[in-house]
Amino acid sequence: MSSPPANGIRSQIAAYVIDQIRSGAWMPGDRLPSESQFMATLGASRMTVHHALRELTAQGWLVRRKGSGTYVAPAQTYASHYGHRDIRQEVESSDAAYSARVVAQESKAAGEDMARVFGCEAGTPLFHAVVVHCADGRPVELEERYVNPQVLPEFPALDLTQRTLFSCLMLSHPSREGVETIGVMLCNAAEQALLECDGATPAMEIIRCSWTGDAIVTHARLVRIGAMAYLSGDIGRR
Amino acid sequence: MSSPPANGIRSQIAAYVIDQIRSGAWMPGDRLPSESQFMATLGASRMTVHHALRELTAQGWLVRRKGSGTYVAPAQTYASHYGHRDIRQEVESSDAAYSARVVAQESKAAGEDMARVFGCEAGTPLFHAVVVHCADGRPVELEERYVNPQVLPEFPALDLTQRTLFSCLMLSHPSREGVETIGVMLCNAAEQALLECDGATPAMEIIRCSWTGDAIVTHARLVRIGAMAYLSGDIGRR
DNA sequence: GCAGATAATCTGTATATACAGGTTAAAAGC
DNA sequence: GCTTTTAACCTGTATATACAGATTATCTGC
Repeated sequence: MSSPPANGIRSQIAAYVIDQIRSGAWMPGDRLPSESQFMATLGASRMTVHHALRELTAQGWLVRRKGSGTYVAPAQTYASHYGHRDIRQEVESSDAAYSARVVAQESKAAGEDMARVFGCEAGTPLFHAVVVHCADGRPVELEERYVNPQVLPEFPALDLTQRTLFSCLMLSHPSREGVETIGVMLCNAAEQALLECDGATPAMEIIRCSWTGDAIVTHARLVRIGAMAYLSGDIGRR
Repeated sequence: MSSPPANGIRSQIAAYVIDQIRSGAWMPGDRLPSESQFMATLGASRMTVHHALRELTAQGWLVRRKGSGTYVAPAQTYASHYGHRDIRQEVESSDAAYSARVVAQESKAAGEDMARVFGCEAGTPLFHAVVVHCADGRPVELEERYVNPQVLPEFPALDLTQRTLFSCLMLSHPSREGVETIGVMLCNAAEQALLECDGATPAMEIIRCSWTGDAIVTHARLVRIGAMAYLSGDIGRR
């Protein structure tokens, strides 16, 4: 998409850099080789390298600092177009005390739906967590998440009351793509019990699936109620 | 934001082009002067012009076609990060028949809230519309919108059953910025009557305010129910 | 009048040079 | 050992040339 022709030295350099970032070889904040190093390695002139890197900077892949070097840009829109990121940060930014209750944290065989999502066979073990996030002790979000075991092998040892799965995945796989669906719903009995609400409480349902390159990283279903059941952000990139 | 330094010929060219687009002097699809013309007009070398235009292309402002010319890019993210655009198109894309009921289409004095939004004094006349959008005759979205009279003077004559205000505003002011808030809610009595639903139906509330340059274009409150009460889209720009 | 060949126009790419200016690490001085 | 100066390094900018390739309008010939 980014470079359909893919011919030309400049496009090749750009494609190479993007590949390195997509694969995770170069992480946000990492320093890239200098223009001179690229020049020597690839046999292209400095200006050609310069233009390639400059274009990637304009597209948001890189950050360049005069006198210092070229760096992989921090992942910004990793969670959503809207400002919601780590639920813990969201809760705490509203001057409420964050707490979490871990309902489940286990290895679970993929059902047919998750097998489709993760592109594996039904029965393949996936990591599975159910966490209730609370603000000042009151439940505000129910998180049910499946995680690819290969991308987060330390999953079983994580203390999910202290650190959200979201933040753990952000550290290990900061830049990834995904799809997100937002809807409204009413809670069923199980959800009512966990969120301590009744069946008339309107809730926001966020289903998010993200991946890096070709590996599905995680699939999450978030049910938000009360003050957390809204999203806000800028629209239009101009 | 785009060019804080603003010094340098290249930045000046870029700033000039962006200004022309922002102000509406150059509309999406319009053809820009050629590199040679810029060169002659601004006294810069062709490569300098070339790099400036190329950068704006990478940032999504322009589209360039070899052998043809440089054009203002079509506005893409004008409505939301998610795919929802014209409600009529959304309804029809789900193979349903679109219809609309115009509840109000008038000039209305700004209350204190809208005066704050539009940056005018309370009492200033604004265009005001309330429209119920239906899919196969069943209400799916309630739209209450205020429009700046200066940006859409033909408002009173519009047939809102045939053409949505959204599409009208898109034609006259295609590229604009804005803020959007999405939440969940339950309908009050008036909304229940218009949407033909009960008070237990969960609804999605979308409040959107957009502007061009420094003039507020429109403020809309959309209440969606049923199949329209969800949004879906890609996340992550990488 | 219409179709095809031709020329003009315009962007794409690669490369070269020259200098400006910020950053960083090494070297010199105390 | 610590501070200060210096030099090396790196990106930013502007400009020039040369050629490739696509598009569009013009001109020619039938």
